[in-house]
Amino acid sequence: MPAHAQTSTAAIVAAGRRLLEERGVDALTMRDVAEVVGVRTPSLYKRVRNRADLFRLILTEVVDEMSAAIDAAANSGDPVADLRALANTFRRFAHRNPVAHTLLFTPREVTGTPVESQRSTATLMRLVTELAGPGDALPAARTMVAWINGFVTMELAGAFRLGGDVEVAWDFGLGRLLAALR
Amino acid sequence: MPAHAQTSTAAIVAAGRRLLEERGVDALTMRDVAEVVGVRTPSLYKRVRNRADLFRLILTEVVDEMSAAIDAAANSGDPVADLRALANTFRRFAHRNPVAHTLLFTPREVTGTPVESQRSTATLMRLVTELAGPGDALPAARTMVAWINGFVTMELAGAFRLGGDVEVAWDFGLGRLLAALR
DNA sequence: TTTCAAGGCTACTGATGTTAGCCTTGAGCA
DNA sequence: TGCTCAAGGCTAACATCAGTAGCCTTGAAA
Repeated sequence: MPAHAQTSTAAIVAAGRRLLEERGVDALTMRDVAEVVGVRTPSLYKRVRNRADLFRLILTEVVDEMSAAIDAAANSGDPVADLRALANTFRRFAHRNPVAHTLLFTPREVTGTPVESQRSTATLMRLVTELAGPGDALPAARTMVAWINGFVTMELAGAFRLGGDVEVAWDFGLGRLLAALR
Repeated sequence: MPAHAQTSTAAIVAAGRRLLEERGVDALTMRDVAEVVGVRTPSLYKRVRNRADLFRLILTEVVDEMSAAIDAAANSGDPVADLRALANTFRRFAHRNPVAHTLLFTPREVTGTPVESQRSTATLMRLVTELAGPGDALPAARTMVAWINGFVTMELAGAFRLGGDVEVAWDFGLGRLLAALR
């Protein structure tokens, strides 16, 4: 490593991630990232292929963090309690990383940024298999994750506009769904 | 109307909508829209305030179309059958307008494009009230729409990667959910 | 016949992503 | 101890966008 490295891929990803959440997708410019990490714009391209690649790196980091949080939360042994913990952890994580979460579940055709996330499904599949039995595990897991993600997405999008208590709706839906999958 | 109008707001919105679905969000440029409607780029700004405004117009049209399709499909009188029709119509519409659908449920912070859609909730609320009773109507409607939208969103995002039959999962989830809300 | 504004247009500005190609630095080898 | 060389900075430049300024043509109405 000849000259002093003034930044790193990790620093670039961290800066990008912060800017993404603070200012939104469009405001995440290579110029601003460069400024945050203390370097000129073209120097970023020594570490990151292009802007889409930066998004990919950011979202991969987010997915890994989310998976870890879920795995840590859902380990009581009781599938119902653990599925509740999984759902609540997913939701809390999305609330703390709203922009990144939205991007995670946005098609590549829209963002141009694919993200891999195989890892995070293992825990869900295990819990749902315990709850619904192996025969219905896959459709049950899809039902569960569709509801969780749909609820959080709409909530973040401000799509619940009819008033009422959103927390009540969350608990209502989660309870009914877990009962329905048993 | 002095000179021959060579285009119209409707033509611009139609062209934009087509380009949006065919090539994705980023590829929807004012230049391409102008070319399609047979005019130079700056002339678009006589009809449309800016690119965000064009998105708003497109998405408003999409929402109205979707609401109309749902209202037309869900009128048998039986709330369960009508909720099934509502869900299936929503899904079919999303499959035909995947990019627009994704944008519809993406937060303003991400797209910078707010869309109003009060109208489409009336039918859902009526059906869910019949099914679940007035006390649980709001949380039940939110549970329903969260699942529908979540399923479709993940499907479009290519997030169901574990194989299996997605149609089976859709029917499974819809059936269980309707039973759970009764 | 004159007016006048709607609705075209060209020319331009400012952001932004990205590439080309140069220069400095310092770790490791001769 | 001095030389090499590539990692990792940098400036300069380009292409592509959205959007603005300001002009010109047209044709309907006075």
